[in-house]
Amino acid sequence: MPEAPPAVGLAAPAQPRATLADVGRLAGVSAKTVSRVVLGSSSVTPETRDRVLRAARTLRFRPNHLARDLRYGSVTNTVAFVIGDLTNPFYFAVAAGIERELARHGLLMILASTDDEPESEKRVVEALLQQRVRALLMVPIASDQSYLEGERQLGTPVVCIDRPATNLIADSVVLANSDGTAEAVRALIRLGHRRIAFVCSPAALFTHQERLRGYRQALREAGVTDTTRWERLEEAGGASAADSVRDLLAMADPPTAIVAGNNRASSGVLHALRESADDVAFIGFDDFELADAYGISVVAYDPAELGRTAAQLVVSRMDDLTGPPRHVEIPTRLIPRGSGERGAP
Amino acid sequence: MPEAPPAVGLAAPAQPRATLADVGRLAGVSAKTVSRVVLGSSSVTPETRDRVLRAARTLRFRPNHLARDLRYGSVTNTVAFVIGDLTNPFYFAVAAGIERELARHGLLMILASTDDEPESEKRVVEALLQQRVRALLMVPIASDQSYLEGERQLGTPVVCIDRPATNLIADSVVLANSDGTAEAVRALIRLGHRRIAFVCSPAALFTHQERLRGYRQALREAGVTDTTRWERLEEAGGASAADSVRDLLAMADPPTAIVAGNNRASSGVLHALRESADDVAFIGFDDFELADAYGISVVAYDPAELGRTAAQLVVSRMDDLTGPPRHVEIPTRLIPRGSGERGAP
DNA sequence: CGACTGTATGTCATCGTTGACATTAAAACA
DNA sequence: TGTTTTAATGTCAACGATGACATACAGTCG
Repeated sequence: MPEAPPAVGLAAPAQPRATLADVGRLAGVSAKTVSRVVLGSSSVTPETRDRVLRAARTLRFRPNHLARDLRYGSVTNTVAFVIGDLTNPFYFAVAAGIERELARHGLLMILASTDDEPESEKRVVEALLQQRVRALLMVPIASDQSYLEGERQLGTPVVCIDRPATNLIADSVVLANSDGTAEAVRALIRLGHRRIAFVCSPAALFTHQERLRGYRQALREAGVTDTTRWERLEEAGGASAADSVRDLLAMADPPTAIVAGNNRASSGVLHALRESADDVAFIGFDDFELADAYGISVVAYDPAELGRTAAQLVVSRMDDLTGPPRHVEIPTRLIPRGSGERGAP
Repeated sequence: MPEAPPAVGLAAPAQPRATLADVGRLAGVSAKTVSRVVLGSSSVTPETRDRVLRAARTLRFRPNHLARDLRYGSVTNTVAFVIGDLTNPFYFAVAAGIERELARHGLLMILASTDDEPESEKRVVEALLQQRVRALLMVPIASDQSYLEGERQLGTPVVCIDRPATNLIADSVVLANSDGTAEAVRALIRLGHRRIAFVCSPAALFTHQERLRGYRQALREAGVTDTTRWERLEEAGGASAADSVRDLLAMADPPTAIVAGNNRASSGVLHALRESADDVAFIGFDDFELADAYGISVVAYDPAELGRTAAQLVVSRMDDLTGPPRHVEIPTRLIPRGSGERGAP
């Protein structure tokens, strides 16, 4: 039985793609000489170079990077970025930062998504590694990344973004989550607030917990120890952020301020607050479009910087695989725009 | 003179990467047999298969896709998406749609940016073609794409997004720009508005003009022929959308309604309107986060659908390069949320 | 003038994988 | 038992580019 061609069909091109040999034939030289011209290296007569370049132009020659990379030990100039949820604008901004930084080093970015399914993470990553990506940038979503340990030993740098890896030695870049919420809460406390709620939509466990930790710590500093009443951490399928807020406002002693744990929560909270007559202070985590126009105070940061930093880490790792893993924290800053500057009643 | 290795250095991996031959050696079979096992094809004894799989696992073998693709005529499973400005969330949503659709066909997406510099478009595209991308998706930004004609003839499908290509036969997917603004303007006219302004920040010429065309046409239908007084089309470096609005409101007969030509303009207009006491109706083009929370009416569409459609086009083109170019229009829809439903004074 | 230097070019092998074809051995059959 | 069939595996070449090495020829020098 003859073995089948690859599954995906492709209409045969009108003319075959030119190779070094084709160009050489037309220019009356060997493929190697053409290669020399293309690489711009060693000695070639100006006349020969001219003839070769003309032939290359005629045949629309383009060096085959696949072949070149294979020759060079299958080291490509492509870096993969694996995201969970592509529709989250946060990741896009991160991707933008990555792409820009990689481009400065002549590297390309492959974008792949796991569709927020932890089980597909390994599958997606494996597929990318078969493509011989030079390095791996990822937002870990599975509960374990130990499956990458072998690849790491084989020399593929791995940098985790937004959350650290689990059971894998890898560099990581995360936000100063805890400091971010702590700063927001402290600002509210300075304004006299004590009943401060924390609302967070389903978020990755790590960022979720870190932001909650900062919230609790800042309140503890102010002498408020029992914060659980004001915490609304929604699990998938639970109440929405908007419902949580309605619920909070209906309490006997409703919160005078609300901190949202991520942009999805902000959206829900703002929806609910606009329906209500109460004058509740609000600070969100994550900036969003027109937040300034509407005077919404937020804990912001630069997602592009997250990406850029991750890309820098990965590039430096390509040159030096040795040394302990590095963990970088991207600072956040509180942007006061009014909604978070209302004093306690 | 010995020729230099490629510019980018890479620390040598601790252990070399296993090949089919390595696995074969360990399993006591030839590389070809291992290949058969990996491809899951033709006849291999269960015992041999077992031995091979065990050896592969031991050596952490991973098929080298570079070599495979080279063998198969350098046809990769990677599609490139070239964007001008990565920081525009619009493109991200498009990219998300593309990635998702391509993944359904086992294809990967490389994302590359031209940083909104028309001159770099050709350079970026050429670099991608050397990577032997299977197809090209792009938001054209240069004033001419004829440099791709040769590549098209060589069998690389090209699909343009958001704007058609210039001097190149290629499929394209664009928004129903003209219909979108026309619908918005007609809605305002029905509410009694006649003095309707159109504000647009620097935008790509094509979408810009199309949206303006729809605006003019709808007004002409209502008998308003001289619209230039209400048109504020900003060139790069000119007045901001916010300034334009202040300017408009200072007129003797200020507009009673404003339509924004894109999301950047919306942002500027809303900033200016919030400062002013006037009760001006407003409809934006492009939806944005929390627009619903703030009751902003917009002409919306699904950017992901744009991407998905483009990906579908490109996939179908891979199977059949013949046939005339296809031009798909993604419909828009007016989402009334209040700001655009204020009657004329 | 012959040995030597250096420049321009060519030949060959290789990167890892897989079709085409060859070979081996066991099973099936006359 | 000898011949044919079939399954399992191996050998080889090729995809395109490029290092290592070889060759050819012009120019230089003692």
